[in-house]
Amino acid sequence: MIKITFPDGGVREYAEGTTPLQIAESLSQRLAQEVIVATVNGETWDIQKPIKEDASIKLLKWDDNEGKRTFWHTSSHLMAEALQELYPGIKFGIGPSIENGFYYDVDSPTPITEADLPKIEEKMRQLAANKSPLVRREIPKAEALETFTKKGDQYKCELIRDLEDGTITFYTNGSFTDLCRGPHLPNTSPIKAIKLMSVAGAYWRGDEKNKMLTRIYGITFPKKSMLDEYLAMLEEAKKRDHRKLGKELELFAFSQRVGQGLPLWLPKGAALRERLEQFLRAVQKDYGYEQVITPHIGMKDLYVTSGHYAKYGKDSFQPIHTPIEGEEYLLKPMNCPHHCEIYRTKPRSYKDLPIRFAEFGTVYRYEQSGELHGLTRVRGFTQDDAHMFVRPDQLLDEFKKVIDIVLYIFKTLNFDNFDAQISLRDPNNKDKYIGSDENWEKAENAIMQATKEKGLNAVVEYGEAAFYGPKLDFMVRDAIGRKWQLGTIQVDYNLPERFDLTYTGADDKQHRPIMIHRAPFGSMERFVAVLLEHTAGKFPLWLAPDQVVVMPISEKFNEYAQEVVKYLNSRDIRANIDDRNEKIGRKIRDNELKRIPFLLIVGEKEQESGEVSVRVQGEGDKGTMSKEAFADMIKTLIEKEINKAKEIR
RNA sequence: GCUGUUGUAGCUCAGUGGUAGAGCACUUCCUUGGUAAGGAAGAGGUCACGAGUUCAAUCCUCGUCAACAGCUCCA
Repeated sequence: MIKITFPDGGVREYAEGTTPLQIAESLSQRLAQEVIVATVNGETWDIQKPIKEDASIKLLKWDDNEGKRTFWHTSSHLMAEALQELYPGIKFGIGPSIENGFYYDVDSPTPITEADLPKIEEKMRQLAANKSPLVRREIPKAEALETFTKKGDQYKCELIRDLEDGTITFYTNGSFTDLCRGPHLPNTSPIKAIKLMSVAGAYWRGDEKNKMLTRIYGITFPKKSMLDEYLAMLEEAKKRDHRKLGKELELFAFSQRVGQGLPLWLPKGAALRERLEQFLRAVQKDYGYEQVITPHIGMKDLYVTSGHYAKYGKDSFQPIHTPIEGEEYLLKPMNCPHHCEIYRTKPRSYKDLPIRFAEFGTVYRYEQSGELHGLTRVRGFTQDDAHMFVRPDQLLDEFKKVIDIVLYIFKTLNFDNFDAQISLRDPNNKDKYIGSDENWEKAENAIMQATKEKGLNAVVEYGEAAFYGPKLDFMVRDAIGRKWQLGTIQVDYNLPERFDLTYTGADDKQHRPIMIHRAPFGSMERFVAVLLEHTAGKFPLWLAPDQVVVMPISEKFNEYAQEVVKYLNSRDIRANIDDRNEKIGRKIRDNELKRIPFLLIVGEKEQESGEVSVRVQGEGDKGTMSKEAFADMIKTLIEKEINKAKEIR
């Protein structure tokens, strides 16, 4: 007999070799039907794999992440089986589960396109209905290699060769056998709803130099209704796409003639952005930042000095030439070198530090064409940049203050779901970075400590640091779950050295300041994009390009409506009139779709009483009030919105 | 940059080897209407750009540019 411990602390005895499925059956029939996978002593475990010794066990269902992952992993094997039957000679790369579904990378003798997906889905349905069991086998490495060599599957051979010597696990479902650690569903029958989403190219092993394989993405569910729900959710998300909303709400546009990735801010978008800038400027002023302005270009040598030219020069906008032979300028790809030069304009004392230079600095980077994406990835953008020059004893405190600013901004704008990420060097690839190990360690420790002291729950990612220093990044997701970096705070010991920045200490000796780079929004472009998707275009009142539209019932009341608009404008409320020759229902509809926060209807009644009839966006009729009371209400609401996170400061 | 898909009116999209169509938006007129689309008429397109095949190309072929999805990249 073996002792099995459950998560609630309960212990039961079972015969040696009992499987998790049998354990589930012993508890309840329902659980036995729902259990997908188990963990045994923390290790994931097929539910039909015997347990031979005392163990603690967790039975996982669809609702557990591990359950979904197993379900999708098995689904990828099912898809592989279908592909193998439909495309003889097809070779397989890897086929893991992902956040939403799974994929398989394949090298097919005949091309596979989106048009082929229904056919593959159909085959998967047939095969799933066969209830093929997933059979686990362990085979010595040499034998495994031989099998796949015979099959001519060079990708699997490559994977096997990289594995440690010994036995290797294989799973077989129907005619398909795959190198795989598992775990898997016991058989394919729970896979009821299948949708293959798309086909795309992906480099073998993620390396640009390797052959590009065809990656087929899919998702499956135990119930058809769950698939329908998922697809409906995706449809909803598409409606929030900032590229669509940006066009509809007339915020920004692109022009082929201006160039790829170079956004044009339309009047409403520009006004929105300016409001965000003013907001941040005010916060920064309170924190002792000083605004500076630097040119859009700089001598090539500036970036050679900073190290950026060596690292990114080849992949950038190429140097601008002047009438003078050999003179070269670069479009400014970042603001730090310019700010370093501002620091150098006069001798600095330890008493002057921290020095904080802020600039809404527009920079240009030649991003790969395939990377451009709406406003989230562009070639010309404006960073809400600032650089702090601090003494070592000030580093931690200053870093924490920046975290405060980021949190304050996120809270004010209702970004509740963000991930903090500490981006460190890739320890196996240190030559990608400049600077001494000692300084990197100091910088990394400062970030870790500040993050800890601020109680931020941050994940650590290796290999994500900038080439000159580690970062604390704030990541948020867009409408369809793609992650974007917004705020970033970086510690840098390198640029002060490269620019030979110094300050005079109390000891009358020259010391190096430490630099902090930071951008709470990240860039104005990306921030507006993500804000658009978060709010679905329903901006907070204080940011909304138009706050109020006054809609006269008929032409007879245009004059009164105009009077209301004037009054509201005089109270600094952004109000317009909709005096089109249309019925009131039409005006309501159109202005609702434009996401105007407040609609005021004025007709005979209102004109006589000097009132306005108020509609709130998405909520409908709220009755009438005097225009003064309405203006007061708007003012109070805005006040509340802006001050909601004041306690952080 | 790579793989694949796409490019027709301001927007969303149909369509054809014989130089184009709808709905919405726009203009004008009628209507002066009370809480999510009132009615009528009109104007608007070198069918992304360039080359080729053809008697004839928006449609077929090639190239370029751009957009979309994914990969790679992201100071």
